[in-house]
Amino acid sequence: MPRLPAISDLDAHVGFWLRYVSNHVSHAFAARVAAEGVTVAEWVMMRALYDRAPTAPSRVADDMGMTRGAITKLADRLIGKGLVLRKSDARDKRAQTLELTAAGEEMVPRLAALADRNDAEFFDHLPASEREMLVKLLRQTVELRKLTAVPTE
Amino acid sequence: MPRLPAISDLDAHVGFWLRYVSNHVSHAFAARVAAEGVTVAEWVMMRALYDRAPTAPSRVADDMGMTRGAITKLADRLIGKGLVLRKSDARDKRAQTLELTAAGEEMVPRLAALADRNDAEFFDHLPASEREMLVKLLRQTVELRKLTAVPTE
DNA sequence: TCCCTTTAGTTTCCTAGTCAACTATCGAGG
DNA sequence: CCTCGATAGTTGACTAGGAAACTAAAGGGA
Repeated sequence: MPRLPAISDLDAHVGFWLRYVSNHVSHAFAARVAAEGVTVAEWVMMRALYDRAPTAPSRVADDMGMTRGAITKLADRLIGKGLVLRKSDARDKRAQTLELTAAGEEMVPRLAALADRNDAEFFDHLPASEREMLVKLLRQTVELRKLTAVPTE
Repeated sequence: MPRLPAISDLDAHVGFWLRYVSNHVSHAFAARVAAEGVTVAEWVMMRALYDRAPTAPSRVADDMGMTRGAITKLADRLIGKGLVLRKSDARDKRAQTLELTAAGEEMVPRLAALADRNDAEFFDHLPASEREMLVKLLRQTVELRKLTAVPTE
């Protein structure tokens, strides 16, 4: 007779496996983009600014699911690297916009290729139908559970 | 004719959806366990110590995919809360063990119930067959890609 | 027996977030 | 107009983790 109540195993949870795989994928991707001198969060911000008109930091914060404070600092880092430009709005002196510099624009496609390659490395082994099933189930969950504006974390 | 090269959308990647859902699940779970006064990492360590003989910190580090430095600090916090006990080995004076206190043991089943409920909240909507498919595909990826010892992150 | 390497854990420094307080500006109502 | 609440962004205090230097102890040769 066991001394302690039996409880469910960690790996009985769907969430466990999601986090497990997700962490590996993110970690591997972080290593790839590090070779280009940027972090994952920096990539996500650059991706959010690519091919868009100059965008308010608050908008970027919502898109990325991060606080405005974090966006301030993240933008500071990218500005320091010469990849992003911060302009203040002439009309509304509180407001600003962020946009990619030429160097930033030039880097994004390279990073996007790394993202493609990283995803392929992990999920190429699945036949397209299963890969689509996986994404379908996750999308379904997002819609049903009304998941929005997640922190990148 | 577009000024910039077209690149793939973020949400074209399986990894994007994994991270997206995983972050939501973890975040919701963090809120639940916070009500019991612990963090997710603290829960994972307590779970790792539950129903086990006193365990070396280095072993816990491997199990949790965290560095030993992080385990030292995490254990310090749990010891501070009276949930974990650190003992030093009499034979090998370098070595130590961690184990749950009675209070810690008593808390784990409550936290496990929260974990069960959290997972159910997110994935109950899927019929069992689809939930199993999801986990099967993730397990497959773990095995094929030899994913081990991930950081909790 | 006395190194010398290996192992266990700790500590320090650094990074990247959150949260909440703060500053500056806007704009609507009286 | 003028004030006062709302909004935009910044800042500072704090947290949790990683990396690498560090301390102490173990244990295997020569």
